[in-house]
This record gives sequence, structure tokens and C-alpha cells, in this order.
Amino acid sequence: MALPPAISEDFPSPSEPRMASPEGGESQDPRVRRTRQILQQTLAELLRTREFESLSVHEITDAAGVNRATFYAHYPDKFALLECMVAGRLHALLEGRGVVFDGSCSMALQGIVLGVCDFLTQSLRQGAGAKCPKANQLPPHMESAIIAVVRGMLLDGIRKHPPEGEYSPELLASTASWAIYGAAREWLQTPDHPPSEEVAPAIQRLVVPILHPEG
Amino acid sequence: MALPPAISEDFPSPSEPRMASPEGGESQDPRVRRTRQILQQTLAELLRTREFESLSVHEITDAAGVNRATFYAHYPDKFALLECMVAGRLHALLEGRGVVFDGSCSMALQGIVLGVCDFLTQSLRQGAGAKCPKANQLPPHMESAIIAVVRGMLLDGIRKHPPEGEYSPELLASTASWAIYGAAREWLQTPDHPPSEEVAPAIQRLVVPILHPEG
DNA sequence: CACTATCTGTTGACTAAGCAACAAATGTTG
DNA sequence: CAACATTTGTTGCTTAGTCAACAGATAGTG
Repeated sequence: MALPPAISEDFPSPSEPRMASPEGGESQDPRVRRTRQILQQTLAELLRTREFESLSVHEITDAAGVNRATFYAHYPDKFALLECMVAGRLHALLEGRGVVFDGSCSMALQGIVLGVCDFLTQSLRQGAGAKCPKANQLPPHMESAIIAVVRGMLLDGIRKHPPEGEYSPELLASTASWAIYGAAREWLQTPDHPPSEEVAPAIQRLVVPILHPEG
Repeated sequence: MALPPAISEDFPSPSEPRMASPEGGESQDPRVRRTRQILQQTLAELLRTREFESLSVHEITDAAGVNRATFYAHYPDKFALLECMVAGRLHALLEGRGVVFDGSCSMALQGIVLGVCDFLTQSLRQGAGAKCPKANQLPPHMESAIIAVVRGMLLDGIRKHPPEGEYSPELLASTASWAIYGAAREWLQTPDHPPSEEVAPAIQRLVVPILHPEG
């Protein structure tokens, strides 16, 4: 498989990854939680010294002490695992800050923006060893995973307080999430960029009109 | 159960604990290694803030995210888990220093003595929060676990090079292991005791005659 | 004392994880 | 190109872990 699969519609929760078979809802079985946590944590550790593209499923499961067949019982491929891993970490970061986007409060939106900026920064710092020696860039599949998480959070919030415009929640969420990530990425690649606390309000002001096209 | 069961004859390896059913040999199944590692690690973490006596099996398995029935499939009781946990940590400490007792070399014996002293010190430091606020003492079941590990190592070494005297390897190993632990304990409880590097040779000279009654 | 509560082991039915083997696709080297 | 090795998904069978429920032991409370 050369190209990653399309990001699924459903939000890829870390404990209930994007899969072919089962419906949503978090798994209760301790074995399931344990296996997914081990796989995600192992991938995170491998990414400190290895490039994602160069990793095989066999290598990940070997390092995790998990059978390869078990891997495929949880994730369709390594891209899904990456997505869930990033989702889990980003979610943990945002939850640790008490950020919950409900569709109307722009403070929460700014929290998401700030979270993405900081998450990008720390992800780059961690993988400084092997991944992108010179350019301040993340591997592409990690980027789309972050966007998918942000899109899922925005979509949840928008659906709770749907705006009255003509645009679908999906379109609004996708547009805003790509915009947020693009802005954060641009900020990060700017030499001598200001701290995230300064740039976050600016990005937030740029994105707000997307979510509230009328006002 | 009010009293701990007697220390078994076989050495309680961390990955193959003292059990009713199976024979010796380390388990190959990743699930088995994982479960035992989680339980031992969880116990170690709990002991930082809790007293061993006050812990129930239910509490340990709950914190570990392991089913209580699974616990009993690996350990007959919490004392066996403690023993295996201590054995694993002490073994790791000694192996990290390259200590292997083969029954004859007194340098290795001194390595064991030094390891016990340092292990006692670090065990006390870790559990300083809750266990024994004033006296420099370890919970009794931890003490017997340490002695069991030392006894097992000595027994392995003695059997490789059995001395010619009238004493059985078991008697020699038990006597020496209790002597070593008692000496280390006395050293640790002495106010302003010298560093372990100084006391270890002294203890070793005390114990050597036990293992080599003739010479 | 009786009542309640918790802990200890144990059992049997169900489910997830391990394992070996497979076919197919993809590289890689001569 | 051909031969070889690696990776990817998938499949049946076995084993370990989960879960609920059980009986017995221990201990606290009115």
C-alpha cells in the first residue's frame, strides 16, 4: 500500500480506532485497551528514532510484543494506528487543559489552535533525531492525522450548535481544520516565530469567520 | 490468610513465579510475560504510597487493569507476587552489574552482598512516603523475599561447585542468605553507617566461612 | 448475637490474543 | 528477466484473559 487510506468520517478515537467492522463506542475489555495502548505507545517511541514511512507493521508489533494478526484485528493498517496515536495524544493534551469545543465559544476554538501549535512543537522536538533533520516538517500522514482530530472536534461542536448558513457541518469543519493546521504549520516554519500564545489569537480571528459565516 | 506461605524450594524467577501447577522454565507467551510484568510493576508503584499489608488482591488487580481471576492464574497469593517482584528487581540490579555467583568465586559473593545493601537502600528510599516513617525497616514479607532470592542464587552456585563438607547445599544457602540479609539490615539501621562499598567486604569475610566450612 | 461488608480463592462460559501458515503484492539483487 | 526476500492482509486452531457468580473466611457494627 503506497498511499494512506482516506480519513474516515467518524472521529478516530484512540480507544476505538477507525475500523472496518465495529460501530462506535469505546471498548470496555481491558485486553483491548491494553493492546491498543501498547501499540500506540510503541509507535510513539519508534518515531523518536525512525521515520514513519520506513516502519513496517511487523516491526511495530515486534517492538510492542504484540502479534501481527492482533494488529490487524484493531487497525486496518499502520496509517490508522498513527492517526489514533496522534488523536489520543492531542486529545490528552487538550483535555489536560480543559478544552472542549461546543460550537459557539471562541475561547475553546482558541484553545484548540493553541493546542495544535504546542502539539506541533513538541512533536517536532521529540522526533528531532531522525525524521526531518533540516526542515521543520512532520511526516505527511501525521499531518493528516492531526487535521482529522481537529476536524472531528470541530464537527462535534458544530453539530451541537449548528450555524444557520447554507454550509454543511462537514464542510465547515474540514475548511476550518485545514486552515488551522495550515496556519500553525506556517507559523512553525517561520524562523524566529513568536510564542504560540501570541499567534493563537491571530489564527483564531482568521478562522472564526469560517465557522460563523453570517456574523 | 494471615501468615505468608513458606518460601518455596524453587527460585521464584520473576517471569516464572512460585506456583502450584507448572514446572520451571520461563514462559514464552507474550500475554503471560505482559500480565506478570504489569502486576509486578503495579505493585511496585503502589508500595510507594501504601503499606503492603493493607493492599488486597482486588486493589492490586484493579490498579493493574487485570482481572482478579487472572491474578490467581499466575500467583497463589499477594505474597508470591511480592516475592517475584522483589526477585525481578534484585536480579535486574545484579545482572546490570554482571554479578553471577558460581559457588567458588568470592568476588561474586561480594557482588551479591553489595547488591543487597544497595537494593535495601533504594527500596527504603522509594517507600519513604508511607511504609516506615521512623524506623529504617522493610515490611517483613519483602525481607523474606529478598532472602529467598539470595538463597536461590547461592544455591545455584553451590550446586555447580558443591563443597565437600557434611552440610547440604540447602542448609549452606539458607544460613548464608539469612546471614547476609541480617548483616545488611544491621548496617542499614546503624545511624551514620558507612557506604555500602566499605561494609560489603566486611560482610563477605563474615559469610565466606559458612559456604566453605573446611577452608 | 445477627447483619452487613469485604476479602479470598475457585469455577465455567465467553472473548481476545497468539501462532503458524497461506496467497498475493512489492521490492531487490544477480 | 528470473530468483529471492520482505511485506501485507487473511485464516483456522490453540491458549490466556475476562467476567459473573459462587462459597467460605474474616471483621466490623448495631
